[in-house]
Amino acid sequence: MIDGTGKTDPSLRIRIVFGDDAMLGPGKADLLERIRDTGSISAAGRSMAMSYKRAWLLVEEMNAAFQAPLVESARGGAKGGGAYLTETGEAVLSHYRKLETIVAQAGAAQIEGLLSLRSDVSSRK
Amino acid sequence: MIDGTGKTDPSLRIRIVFGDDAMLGPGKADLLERIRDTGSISAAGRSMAMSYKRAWLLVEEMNAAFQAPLVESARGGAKGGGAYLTETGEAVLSHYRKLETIVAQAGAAQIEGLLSLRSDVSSRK
DNA sequence: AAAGGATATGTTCAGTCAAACATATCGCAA
DNA sequence: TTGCGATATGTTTGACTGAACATATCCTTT
Repeated sequence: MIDGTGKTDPSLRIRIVFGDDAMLGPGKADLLERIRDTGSISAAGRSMAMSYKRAWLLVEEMNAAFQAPLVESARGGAKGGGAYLTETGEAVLSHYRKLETIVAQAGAAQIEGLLSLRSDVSSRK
Repeated sequence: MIDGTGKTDPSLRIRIVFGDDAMLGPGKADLLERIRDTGSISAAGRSMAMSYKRAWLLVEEMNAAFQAPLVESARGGAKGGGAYLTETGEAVLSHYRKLETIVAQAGAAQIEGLLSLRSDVSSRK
């Protein structure tokens, strides 16, 4: 647990792999969500202990992976600039979150079956 | 795509994360399956372009992550040695594969929703 | 007893990837 | 017109990872 968010990492992580190297996983989804909440790429990055450079890079990747950019940003202005999710960005985030919940529910039995075979039972939440 | 198996990489990859650093994903599941099929860690590794060292390391991790080892092995003998899946190993592999299919089906709609927003439509299968 | 094939491990080396550091630009507000 | 805060990128450094290389051990077969 590196980040100070106290967020309990889900036992099941899903990643959608597109064609060649583009993919969408928990990291980018979280970043997307935080950009929506903070209105800033750098603030979003800070909130998850991620450098602006890296956050911006991930945004660039995501924007390139879809037909329309997920995040649009502006420089300068009153507060220096900012960023927000486009319609496409909102849709992608929404789909991913819904996929997470659906998948977690549908796979609950198998996951439980795997966890019951695990060691270190004391650390189970 | 590095391996010569011609296996189509699934668009949805799932990974179960246990407590601290132990986790189970597509790589270890494949390795497990190939060990079961070949009866050998080294043969399994070779079949997926993985060094014996690495394959053995992954096996060790898996064995440590569960209450009972998933793979048992023997040195020497007629064919030099070999390895096979234990009951626990079979169970883990079975659970993981079933989880994959269940999850793929349950999430189909959301995945389709995401893919429809993707660029590079020509590469869709 | 010598060979062979696979398990079992240690060590070294190179490539990759993220962190860190460094600027540059933008546009409003004071 | 100067400052601020955020976007936008380039460069360098360091850590981690896997590849490659090197042995050692085991036990059946010949």
